[in-house]
Amino acid sequence: MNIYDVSEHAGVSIATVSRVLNGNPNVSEKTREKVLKVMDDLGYTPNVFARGLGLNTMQTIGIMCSDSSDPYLAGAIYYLERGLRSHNYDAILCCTGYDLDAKQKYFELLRSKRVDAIILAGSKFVEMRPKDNAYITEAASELPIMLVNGYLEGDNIYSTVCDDHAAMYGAASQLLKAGRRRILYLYTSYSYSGVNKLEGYKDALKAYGMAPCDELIRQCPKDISAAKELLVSLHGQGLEFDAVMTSDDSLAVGTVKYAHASGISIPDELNIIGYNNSILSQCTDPEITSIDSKVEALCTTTINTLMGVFSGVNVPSRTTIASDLIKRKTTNF
Amino acid sequence: MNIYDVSEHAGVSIATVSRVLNGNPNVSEKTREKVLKVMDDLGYTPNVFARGLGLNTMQTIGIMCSDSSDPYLAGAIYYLERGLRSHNYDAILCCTGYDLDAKQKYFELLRSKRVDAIILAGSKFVEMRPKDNAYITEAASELPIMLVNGYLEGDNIYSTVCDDHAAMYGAASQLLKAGRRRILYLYTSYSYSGVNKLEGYKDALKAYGMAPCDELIRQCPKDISAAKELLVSLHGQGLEFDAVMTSDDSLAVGTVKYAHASGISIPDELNIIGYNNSILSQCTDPEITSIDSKVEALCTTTINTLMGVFSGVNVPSRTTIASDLIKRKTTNF
DNA sequence: TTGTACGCGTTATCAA
DNA sequence: TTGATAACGCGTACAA
Repeated sequence: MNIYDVSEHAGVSIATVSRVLNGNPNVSEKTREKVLKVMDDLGYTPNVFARGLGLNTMQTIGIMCSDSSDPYLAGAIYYLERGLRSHNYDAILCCTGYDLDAKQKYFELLRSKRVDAIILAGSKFVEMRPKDNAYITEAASELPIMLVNGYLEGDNIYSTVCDDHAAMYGAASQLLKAGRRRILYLYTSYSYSGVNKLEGYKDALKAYGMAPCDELIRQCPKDISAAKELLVSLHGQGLEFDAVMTSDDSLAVGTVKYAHASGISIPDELNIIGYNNSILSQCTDPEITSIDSKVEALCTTTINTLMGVFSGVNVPSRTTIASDLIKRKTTNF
Repeated sequence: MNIYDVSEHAGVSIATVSRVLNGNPNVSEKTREKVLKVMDDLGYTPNVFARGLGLNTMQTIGIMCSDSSDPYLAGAIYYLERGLRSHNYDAILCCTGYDLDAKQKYFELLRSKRVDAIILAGSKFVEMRPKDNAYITEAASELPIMLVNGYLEGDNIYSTVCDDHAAMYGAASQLLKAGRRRILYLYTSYSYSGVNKLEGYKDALKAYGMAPCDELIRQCPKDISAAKELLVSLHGQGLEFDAVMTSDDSLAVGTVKYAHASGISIPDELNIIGYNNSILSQCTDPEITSIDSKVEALCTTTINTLMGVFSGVNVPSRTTIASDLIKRKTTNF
């Protein structure tokens, strides 16, 4: 069942069938109807491979993410896919894990599939050393690269980021204003957004005339019980803190559990602020105050930017979106 | 940059280049090396569209799910994508929502993309009325349809399901054995797995000589606070229950919050059992006993079955996987 | 072991 | 407004 069959049955040439197919106006209404009827009768569907070969595109975008089951990324993928589909693009998903070699391998794989663009979802795709990002900047000469919540400078590379620095700065400032003086910061990694969050935290302290101190800045795996255990251990060592901020809600959940286990009252003795405003922040008692990183806005902006790139419109290479602090019951300001 | 360029530079025919490309043994070692070197020098990558046109496949599988940000489905998508990629297949993701028309529309869309198979992830794709599933059974004559945690009878349709009935039956039986007599069941929908869970619950009661009673079987939106509010209201109306089982962990989280809000002690006064063993079940204090529906096993089995179908091996049209009860702190048996 | 020639199903150019 | 025909880049009989 192909365009020849249709043309034969309709008594026209394949060129006319193709024109009907693509809404070309240079077809008489009579012919158009005749062809459409034949298509319908025969149940004809154009072959996307042949079309792809001719046009050198299959309207497909590659989405890379480290782990699509992470609540934050799962949300991002959802919004990205819906956005792409509303513009008639397909999404090829690719979960890479965290290893640089693997990320690079999958990136090349997607390129070899001739996707029209690659979206890197999450802040785990920008490495500290510039040479480790060369594979991205080089590829950008051939197809647009979109970063969701990550920033990389380069031609044909577009970043949409959440203002993590401002978010952390603002939230930490509110804690300080409310009288908290020993704010422990728990982070998972030194990714693009990880660094920004940390700097926001530090800058808030400095603006308040306080020096950030290393013992209050701790790295921790992105895991509820790891966070809990770490805090229990720090508490046991005599470390004092009256507030905890985290780079991810899961660590904040761990903090709540630590407080429960240690008989520490929230928010009186301990304030907690999570990050991402994910469903996790609504699971605990008390519910967790969390910074909303605006995944949906991030993703729709990314898609809009990409469509702008495709249509040759001038688009910003970097868009920043403001985050919100969602106040719940682990803070009392 | 195509196969002709390579053949020219290497001084061989395109047939030979193609043979090298596809690992055909009928090429002298010398020629092979020469061709490979040219490919490398020229940075040649075969055009997947052209290949797809000739072979009528692009090694791509469509994955449909209602909502990829749901923790359970997000996990499923992760395992499915990884499994497919390990077999050199790409995954096109398609989030459909819950509307039948939309599901049907996207299904046809994927078919028109000529994917090699369609995976329906989650139990939301099998409708009660057989005629509403006709679009699936009919399509199955042209490509394999894989159901993850849903069952549909038909040629070329393969289902991998978790034994929800047995899981609910077993868990409810343990509650009964532990002395619980008023087990409230909270469910979200009458999907394939939803019905099985409900029957498992009822059958456990019957096996214990008790009649299931309607006032203890309640429908509730899949939402933490909706579950909490519902229980607060039922409690207010004087409904008595000493255990709650739910069809999803989110409802179990809501149940924990209800108990906290109402000063009811867990597990002494109230036992709670969730479903899916998702991260949500580890967020609360106490952590929630939950039925592990074995997403990973479900997904890898689905992929293995699909690969079996592709290679013409005889595979079961239905595979059942046993679930586990993960005991945590909301039960005391 | 290697090469020639055709088919795959479109889109697009050009002529009618 | 329509039609003939050449790309698009690959796989693969079949021939050599």
